[in-house]
Amino acid sequence: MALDTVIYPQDQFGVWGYDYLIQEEKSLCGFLESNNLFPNHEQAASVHANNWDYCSSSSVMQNHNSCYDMKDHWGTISSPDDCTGGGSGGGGGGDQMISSELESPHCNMMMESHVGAALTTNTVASAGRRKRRRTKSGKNKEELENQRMTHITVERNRRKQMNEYLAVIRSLMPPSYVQRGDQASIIGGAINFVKELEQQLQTLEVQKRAMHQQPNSVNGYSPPPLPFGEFFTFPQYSMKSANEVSGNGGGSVAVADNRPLAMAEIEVTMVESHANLKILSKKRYRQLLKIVAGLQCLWLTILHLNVTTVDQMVLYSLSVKLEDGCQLSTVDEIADAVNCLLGRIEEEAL
Amino acid sequence: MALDTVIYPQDQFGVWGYDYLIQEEKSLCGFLESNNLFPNHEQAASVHANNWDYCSSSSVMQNHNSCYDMKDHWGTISSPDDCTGGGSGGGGGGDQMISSELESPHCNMMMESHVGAALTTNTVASAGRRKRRRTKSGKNKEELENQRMTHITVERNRRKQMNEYLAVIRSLMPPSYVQRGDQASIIGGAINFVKELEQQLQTLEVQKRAMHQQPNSVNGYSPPPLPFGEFFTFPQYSMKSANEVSGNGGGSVAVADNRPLAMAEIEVTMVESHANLKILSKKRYRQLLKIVAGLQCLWLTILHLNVTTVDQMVLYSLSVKLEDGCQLSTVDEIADAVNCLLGRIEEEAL
DNA sequence: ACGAACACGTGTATGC
DNA sequence: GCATACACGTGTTCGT
Repeated sequence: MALDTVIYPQDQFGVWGYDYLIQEEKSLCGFLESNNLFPNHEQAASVHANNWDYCSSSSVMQNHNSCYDMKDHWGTISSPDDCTGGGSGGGGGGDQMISSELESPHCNMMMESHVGAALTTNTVASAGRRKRRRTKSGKNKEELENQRMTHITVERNRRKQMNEYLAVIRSLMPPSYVQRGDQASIIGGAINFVKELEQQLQTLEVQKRAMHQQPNSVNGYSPPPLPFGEFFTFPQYSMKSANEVSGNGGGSVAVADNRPLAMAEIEVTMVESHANLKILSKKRYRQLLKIVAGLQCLWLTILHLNVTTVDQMVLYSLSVKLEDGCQLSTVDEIADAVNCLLGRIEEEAL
Repeated sequence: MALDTVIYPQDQFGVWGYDYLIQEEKSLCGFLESNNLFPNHEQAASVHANNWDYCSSSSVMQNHNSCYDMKDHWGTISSPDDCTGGGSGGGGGGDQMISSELESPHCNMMMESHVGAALTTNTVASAGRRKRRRTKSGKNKEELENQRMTHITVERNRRKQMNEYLAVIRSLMPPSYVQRGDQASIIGGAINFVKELEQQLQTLEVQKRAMHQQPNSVNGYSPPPLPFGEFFTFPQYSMKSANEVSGNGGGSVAVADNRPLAMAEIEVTMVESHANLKILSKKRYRQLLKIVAGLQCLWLTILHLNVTTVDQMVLYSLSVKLEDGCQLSTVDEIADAVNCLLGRIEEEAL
């Protein structure tokens, strides 16, 4: 039923996750052991099976506890009586339950424990004072019980998802990073792994740059929260002076000045017929598409392009080749052209 | 003190991990030995004060804790002593707690709720017999209470550690990977990030290699039929697919026969709503432009894009986000769409 | 009100 | 035993 169906749309890691299966296998064992207690558990298990492993493959899943919990619970639904009132008490209604125990010695059990899960339901729960609630709670009772179940299910899914992600990320790194299978260590290992990867990346880039003599555009997004701080050295256009553009969310900037307004942080460097462009602008609708098209119109062929999105800002760093028919010859001309292009994009995006 | 110190030995991120050292100085000081020595829980309570504030430095916060925190929440205060007896009930000794509650009206609160799921056993509740256990339990009671507290503390530390790791790994990636602060999404984002980093690494290495071998480009990368031979692992589409379908063990390539002609080497991987595309095709007129446009039409937003040109081949490696209206949901569907898109581009380029 | 996400204390399995 | 780690159901809190 709807309750247990999984909410998370995405999951789906398909391929990986094999190690996770191991875990489940274990639980399977547990499940089997406990079986004998429940003659009919199998159907319950099968029923729940679909919803719990939403993501496909896995099959067995979950431990026995949950299985029979559910079963019990569902079984009990038929007779919802009052017991829930006492047991579910949980949140705001905690008081009620307390009182109940005070007065009625036999109502005791609930407490117990367990109320927990579904069992509490069957425990009788005393009658006492709460009758006035009766009227209202009578309807709410199962209502409430229902939403408790959804709560449980949701929570269960959350955990499951978590584990799947962990399994995935674990499968992505070399096992040396995970020594203990512990889930904290997994993400601890992931931390190391990421750091290692970034370091390697940096190394390679430096090598390449050294090799190439000329600074290149391909640097990945860097870890610092504001990666773009040192990214520009001498931009032809800078937002610093013209903050209002981004500030007010872009009014009519069109052709206000004879001196064109900076649409973005733009820096162009050139060597022979190759140019490097760095453009930091805010996200605009279809901007990338239009930039690519616009550059092509300017007889600039894109050799290398890197797009990095951070929040509402996008950093395009690209290296282009000035084709034979290109009218532009200096960095300033190119910067002007790009700024103008961005201006048109802004206009059209309004 | 020992109780709260963090137990996890592994953390230690070696070289990089300097930041963690800050958090709890994991005193190796014999945690085990000392803890059970506690005569009574009050010390324990004081102890807990420090460890509970998980968020770094800070100190005090949550003082009310101790075992009676529950009480505080619910406002149902009562003399703490007896309630502990009841509350601890937990594990095997669940019975005790039951009895205690029966007798002492004011100790009420704890009860409930949690006791956890499994204890079905006690539900029975009958009152009678449990008191004589006293003699034995009398000693064990606080003993047991004590170790319950350590359990709680340990568990609390576990969670805390988890969160710290999550915070760390989150701080390592660009915020675009974490849209929701949700802890599942964090590690989901980490998955994407790791994949992206690896991809970039591969790209750079390939570039470097190509750069090195520039002179003899003809047979330079000829050993593999395709220049970026090792770049793809399980491509949905492959240029050599005609004969080699079986070659790449591919569960995913299964339906290769009735599948449209491969326009390029295409590999799609997916996590949540993020997909990584690798496309290796020959250069075609305006191809990049059309790819960008085409993806936008498919409700795929380009988050990261990397273009590498080698000779007459181009490698696009991009990470895209599936927007809400996107019809595509599986890697195969995306691969199909991309292949189809390339087909149209090829047509138009003729 | 309602849902989504967490923190909590507990039960329980696994390893020494 | 006892330490560790996970799953569970629940309470609570925070956006909407």
